Amino acid sequence: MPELPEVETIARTLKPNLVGRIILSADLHWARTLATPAPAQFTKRISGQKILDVSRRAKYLIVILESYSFLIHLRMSGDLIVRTGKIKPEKHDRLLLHLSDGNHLAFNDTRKFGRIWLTDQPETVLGKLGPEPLEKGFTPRWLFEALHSRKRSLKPLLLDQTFLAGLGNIYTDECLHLARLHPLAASNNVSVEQAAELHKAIRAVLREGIRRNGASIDWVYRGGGYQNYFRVYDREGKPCPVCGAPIQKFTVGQRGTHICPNCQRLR
DNA sequence: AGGGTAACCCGGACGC
DNA sequence: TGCGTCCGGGTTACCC
Repeated sequence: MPELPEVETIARTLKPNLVGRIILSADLHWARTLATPAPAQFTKRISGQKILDVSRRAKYLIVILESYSFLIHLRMSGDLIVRTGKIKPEKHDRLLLHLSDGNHLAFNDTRKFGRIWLTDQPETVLGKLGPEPLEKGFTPRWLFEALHSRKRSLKPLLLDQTFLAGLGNIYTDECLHLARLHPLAASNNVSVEQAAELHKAIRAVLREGIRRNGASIDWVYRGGGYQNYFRVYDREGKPCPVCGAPIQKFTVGQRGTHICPNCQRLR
């Protein structure tokens, strides 16, 4: 499933389709899919509301209605699909929004990992997120100082969405390899030069992910081709693209972690 | 503050 | 073929 780049792509793709008003909402598997509010109140609250805009913050899609917003997190198995004409729910559809122009927006999520919030206070969900790595405020200087304001291993810190928003497990491994940094290196030991390398690597990896429409690492999602260009992720035992040493896999904070033991040295 | 761990979820991969 | 087990993605909760 895609991480951040795909979310951006989907938002862009959906936007022209999401016109008109929500005329009816059908809820499926409600308790697992939507955090708030209760189902009985839901249709009443959003029925007739116009979709004003679709945007993105970190890994969250934001569908702005007149007086509420949907916050949608696809996690790894979630998908948003626009269907046309007379339809009935398909397997793994968790939520269907019926729109006044005849389109239907389906939230389909095989593994029920996705989450949707309907809220008039998006900040309660989005408020604690760190900066966007592709926006102006994310500079080498900021990164250096942020790394030194904490005392953590690099990988768990990069995965922390309150530190920096948008990197998932795959892209973190790719970034660290490109920057030649070990996932367990202490954040406060990174030099100015290394922070600049990491900054450059984060942007390069995310941009390439976007360009290739994300990675199809699971049968659930088959869109992007970035998996064909992984440097280390899911390449245990295969040669490092830089030096040829076999890629090693181990666990960091419960996450599968891939490095080149030659390029990414600890200390 | 940082880390470690469990939980959520389920289809696919793997071993027998 | 069938069954059991493990896996993994992102996030939160909770404990030390």
